[in-house]
Amino acid sequence: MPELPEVETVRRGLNRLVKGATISSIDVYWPKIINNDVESFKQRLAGQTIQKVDRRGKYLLFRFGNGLTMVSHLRMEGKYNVVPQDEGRTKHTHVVFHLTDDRDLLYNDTRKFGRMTLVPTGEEVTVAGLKTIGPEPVADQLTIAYLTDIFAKSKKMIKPLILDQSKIAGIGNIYADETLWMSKIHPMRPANSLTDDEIATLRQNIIDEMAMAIKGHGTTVHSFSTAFGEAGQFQNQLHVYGREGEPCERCGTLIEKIKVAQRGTHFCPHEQQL
DNA sequence: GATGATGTTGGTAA
DNA sequence: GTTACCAACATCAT
Repeated sequence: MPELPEVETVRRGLNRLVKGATISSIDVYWPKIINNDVESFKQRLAGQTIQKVDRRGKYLLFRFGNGLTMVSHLRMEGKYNVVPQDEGRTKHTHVVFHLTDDRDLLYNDTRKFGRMTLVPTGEEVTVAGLKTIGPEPVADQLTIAYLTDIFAKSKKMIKPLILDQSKIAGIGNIYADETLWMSKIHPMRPANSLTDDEIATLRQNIIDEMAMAIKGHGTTVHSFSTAFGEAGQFQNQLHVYGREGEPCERCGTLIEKIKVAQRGTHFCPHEQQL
């Protein structure tokens, strides 16, 4: 469940369900998910209490009482689940955090792309990906001045630029297509060709879309079971993503799907022109 | 059965 | 600094 709104939904679910819970022990079935030495990871977290879970971009930050932070990235398919002790595990359960209250916090990940890194709190910035992460897509951090500056300096296509986590935190493939459609900007437009009006529009659509998607508990594409029983609702509000061949809601032109920088890209060829 | 695509990121090479 | 390609994996659609 990757993009920012989905990660935020997971963060809220974790705070609701396991804030204050204490880890008794950890089982790791796929060691590559843990970036630390696995034995040290288990040992340092045993007996620790989850004080709260924060988020930066698409990264979850589990805060523990002993000055440790576990950075967790779900990548494509990572999911957390809270279950009664020794229940609910599947062949895709790769890490089990046993809690002292007779529940288990499960980490499930069909493709095993997700990663966890344990670092001293305050040193999250040393974790790959957090070192260079850009501003959060909220009004006071993603300023017009900032966007104007980075766009003006780049000839890159606008879609891969807004997907670049070091430029803006949290946008993924779905919301990149959605916000560009809302802003009537072709995904292959060079960033430095955007007008001031287009920049302002795109910025506002990014900020609004993220907030709206969080309200809808994120987008569930591969449907199935979402952690915490919070199946995302936002897939019902997508305008172009997954709508290849369907009429554009604004002009009726059929939505096209192309490849841009190796990613599937949906857009309206009538309203989003180069 | 084979092929290609999938909500991501990081490393490498040109 | 860029871009392109690949790798990490499993599942689903064609």
